[in-house]
Amino acid sequence: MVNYSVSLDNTFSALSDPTRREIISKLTKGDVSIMDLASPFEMSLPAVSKHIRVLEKAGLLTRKKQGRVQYCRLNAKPLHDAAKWLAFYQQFWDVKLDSLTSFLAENSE
Amino acid sequence: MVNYSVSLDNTFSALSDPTRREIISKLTKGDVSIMDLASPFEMSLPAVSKHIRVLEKAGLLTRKKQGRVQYCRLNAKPLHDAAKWLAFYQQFWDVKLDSLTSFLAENSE
DNA sequence: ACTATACTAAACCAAATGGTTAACTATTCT
DNA sequence: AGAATAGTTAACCATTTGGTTTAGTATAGT
Repeated sequence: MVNYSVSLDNTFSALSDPTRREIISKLTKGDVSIMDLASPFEMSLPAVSKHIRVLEKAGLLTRKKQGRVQYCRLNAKPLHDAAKWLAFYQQFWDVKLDSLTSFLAENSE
Repeated sequence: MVNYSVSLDNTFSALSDPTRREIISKLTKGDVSIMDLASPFEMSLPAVSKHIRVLEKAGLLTRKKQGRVQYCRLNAKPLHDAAKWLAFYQQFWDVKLDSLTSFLAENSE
């Protein structure tokens, strides 16, 4: 059983590395083997293996072993949680638009 | 002039620490001095000062000096960028709901 | 002029991060 | 049985991170 109750700390930390974000991106095409995940990167296989481990511990992917091949699958739940945290701040990046809207509302008589 | 063209790396990395997320949360109430930001935390003032520096380098806040007091202001733009990155993956955390929807659509004749 | 306030800077430390190479294990192919 | 494939593990390294304490600077109050 895998621990999915991971924290925002782990999620944001996992997302802070471009290699890991690219791995996540690749997993949108479906299940991908570790070899196929690793091949486009310049770094060594153990390095990619470590990144996958980080993503796994952050609950962002799961593995399934078939023979000697391990397939990784995206689990987007932590991404949802991160998005929910960010969504609260939408009111602050919308501020400029909001003030334009209210300006127009007040002056459109 | 401050460099606002910061990366997702910096944004997600800044967000991975709970102290920094709490600082961001406090800044939603308006401009806050560094002393007022620091007082609720157990850690030393220099520690908080470092966190604020990290947030500043990530473009998440700006400072304004008034006398000996420095006021911090939230800049939510990087949060928006992070949210946009995450938004793409919405289709994957919505998958279960989607498959329920399509199941119902296919069987509601 | 002195003292308190609101910080920053510097030096230090332990732990975590992101990479390497070399060696190992498990499975599959010939 | 032997060789190739698909990885993981371990040992190592340099850098970054998150904290500390001590000292310094700039402003404000008395």
